[in-house]
Amino acid sequence: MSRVGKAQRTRDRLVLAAVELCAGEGFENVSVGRIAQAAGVTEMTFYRNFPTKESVVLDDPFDPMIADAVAAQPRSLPALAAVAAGLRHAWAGVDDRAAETVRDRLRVIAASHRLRAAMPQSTAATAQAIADALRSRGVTDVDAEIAAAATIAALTAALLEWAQLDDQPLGDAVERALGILDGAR
Amino acid sequence: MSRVGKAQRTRDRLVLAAVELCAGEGFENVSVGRIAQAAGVTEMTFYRNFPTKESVVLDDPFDPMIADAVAAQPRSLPALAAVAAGLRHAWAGVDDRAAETVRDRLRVIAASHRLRAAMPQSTAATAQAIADALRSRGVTDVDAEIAAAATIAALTAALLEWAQLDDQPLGDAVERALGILDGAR
DNA sequence: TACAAAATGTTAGAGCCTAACATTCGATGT
DNA sequence: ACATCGAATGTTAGGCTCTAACATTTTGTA
Repeated sequence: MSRVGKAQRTRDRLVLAAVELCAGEGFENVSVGRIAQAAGVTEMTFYRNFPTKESVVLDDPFDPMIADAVAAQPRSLPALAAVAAGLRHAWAGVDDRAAETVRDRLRVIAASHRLRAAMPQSTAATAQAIADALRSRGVTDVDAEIAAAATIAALTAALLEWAQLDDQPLGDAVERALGILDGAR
Repeated sequence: MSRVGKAQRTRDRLVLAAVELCAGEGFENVSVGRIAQAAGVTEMTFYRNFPTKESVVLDDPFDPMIADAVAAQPRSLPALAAVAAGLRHAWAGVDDRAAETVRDRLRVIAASHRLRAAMPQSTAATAQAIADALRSRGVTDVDAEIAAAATIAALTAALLEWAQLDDQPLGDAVERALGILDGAR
């Protein structure tokens, strides 16, 4: 009796198979059928676990974590400082082992046109949380949306660059993105 | 003897039919076959003019214009000021008639999950031009990518918001995005 | 063991997109 | 006007993504 359900294990096998296959052959050259087969299930089961082919690679367990961390910052902080603090805190909690997994996924994403284009969709929840954090500190609706979008875009760009390098601390990528937004001219 | 070729007219009819149909029924509920039929051609002809279903709505004639305007700014300007000036100059050249068309397209985009997610792909050229402009003014490679991504994201978010409103000058949306980036600390 | 729920499989089909080949249309020179 | 050559479009065929409805197996638990 395993502590995780059967569904969770199937899900994990699908992600593992997908990243492995795509790292070798590229996302567009690997069909859902092959990913499912490599994971020992049917194409149908794949789509019961992931809404789209992209999502098996894009789905990031850390995104909601980031959203929570940003939302949890004290109300006393200025708007953008709260966002920065939340991002730093969230990424500080990612250990080296997990960072390696993140990097594998980001490399597959960076190599695929379609996946890069689909990234905003997967970070929508984080963007929403950032926008909320800004709004609750007095930033107007529209400005909050714009600032949140810019923050996420900077973070995404920094992480994609980071994934291409070796032996670079994950924190550096985050700091670089925050530095740009913080007034890097 | 029309001044534009037959292919260009077919292309225009496809865009017109696509925006019209999608405005009424939503992007996901309109098939490529129906768009083609409404334009009086075959599905095959659609794909000879546009690489994907998304591109018929996303394809923006102003994107390269913006890229040129940013690249054309004098080298003497500071990096981010050059980007801002380029963006202002480009959008100032869009007349009311054209702005209306832009808005129709943006409304269709704003209403569709898939189209919003696919936007970065369509603005890649503009992002590249902005990154180049920054690089040629001494910003390092990675920082240029990040700043460009943030700029485009802010601009896109502002334009999508603008499209939802009525009788708002297009310039206001641009100014709002630039304002965020210009004093974001 | 027996049962209910969860997980997976099967089948069918619409829609996106590509490739190879055939056909029609349109601009150009005479 | 006419012929011609290339551009534009149509036809057919097929693989891939994704959904829906229904059947089957597996799992956890009484």
